[in-house]
Amino acid sequence: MIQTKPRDALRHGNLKEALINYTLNAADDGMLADLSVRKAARELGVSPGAAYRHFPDKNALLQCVAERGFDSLATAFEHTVPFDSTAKDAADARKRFAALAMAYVSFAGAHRELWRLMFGPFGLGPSGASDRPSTYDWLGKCLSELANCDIIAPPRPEHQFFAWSAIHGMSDLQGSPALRAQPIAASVERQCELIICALAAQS
Amino acid sequence: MIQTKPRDALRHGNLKEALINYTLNAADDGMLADLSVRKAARELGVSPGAAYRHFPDKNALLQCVAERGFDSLATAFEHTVPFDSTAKDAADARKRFAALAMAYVSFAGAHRELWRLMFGPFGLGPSGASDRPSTYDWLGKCLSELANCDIIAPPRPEHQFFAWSAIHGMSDLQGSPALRAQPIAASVERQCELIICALAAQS
DNA sequence: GCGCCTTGTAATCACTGTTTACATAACGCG
DNA sequence: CGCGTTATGTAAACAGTGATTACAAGGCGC
Repeated sequence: MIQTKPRDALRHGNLKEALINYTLNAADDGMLADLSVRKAARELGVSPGAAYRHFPDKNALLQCVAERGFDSLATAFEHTVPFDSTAKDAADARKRFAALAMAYVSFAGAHRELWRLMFGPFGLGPSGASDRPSTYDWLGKCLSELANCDIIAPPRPEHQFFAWSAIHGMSDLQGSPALRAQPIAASVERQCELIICALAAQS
Repeated sequence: MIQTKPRDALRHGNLKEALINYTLNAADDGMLADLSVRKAARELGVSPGAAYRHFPDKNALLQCVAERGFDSLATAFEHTVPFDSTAKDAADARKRFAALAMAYVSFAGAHRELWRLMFGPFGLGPSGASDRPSTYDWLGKCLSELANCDIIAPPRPEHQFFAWSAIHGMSDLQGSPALRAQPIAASVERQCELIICALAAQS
């Protein structure tokens, strides 16, 4: 999808980025399992060995793609939850928390295979190893806001972990046969209220 | 580890089970990525093609192993949470709920790679496709017990999903760098209390 | 004993990840 | 401008893989 300025026919210009994008697209098409360095190179009109100028091995490519996943997630957060407002509006704080959760769950649902890569064996854990704020950081901001509105007590690490767990669990479990009837989008908000209830009871 | 009666040297006796056990052991050793049908066959003293008499392809073997995972999990539940008591003791109900969560989290932590297989792309979802009661079922029992003790309201599906999400999230996120200092075992109980708090507030 | 089905073997195919020795473009610098 | 160095690519090769095929031999019921 995303074309990265192939400034030259020979010397391909930007093979590294092309490989990453190819892999990202494969993941979005649910074809990650079938990914092969050779096929990727072939389809990019390049010899197999060329890929190894940019990645020491296949896993390095996958790991790099996983990092891109965390970058995308961070971008999704930025677009969804603007944090420039300093207003102490309770309804706003709740909405922002729900929006954060929704962004997380949506990303997991929309990029299932990339998601598994991000938290899989190459799993930077969810810190993302990125220079951008992680999910944990964003969550901290949201909870602090809720605390500022006196909806919950000032969040402690275990509370932050609790909220994260609940949201992460939803992300993983969505689409599971046991919940076939439940529309996730509508229920995320409801689940967020439950999380807030739990934290509110901890005064 | 687990030897399955090789009742014969020739005709190997029980190749299918041997392959499954080999794969289970590989998963517990964190070597699932390196699993190869050929190597497995070789190490079991059998030709590569023999394996394909028992599984149509490699994925079928992995899927079968994933099912074994759900079986093990069910067994863990049975050993940890005896449900023959009909006593309406509130403390007992809480303990059982915590024990269920602990069994879930422990299993995920002890069999990391098998866990990912179970919820991965071959992911029977968590229904397990088994004839034994699933996590969702066990969770339902626990919540009903809590309701019987008037600790929470009679659980609705979204509450069951909420509890499951929180527990599943913990399982996945444990060992993540962001929580490096937190000892999971000690905090599971605490998190369970938070879940109960949330459901208790829904009267 | 005689078929038949199950389970194994041996050989083979296309394909993969990865390394190597070799080419060639691009770029800095005198 | 020319020249050497570095970044990037090619071609060929190696070992190992998933999977299929034709064939053999053990075990079973009749």
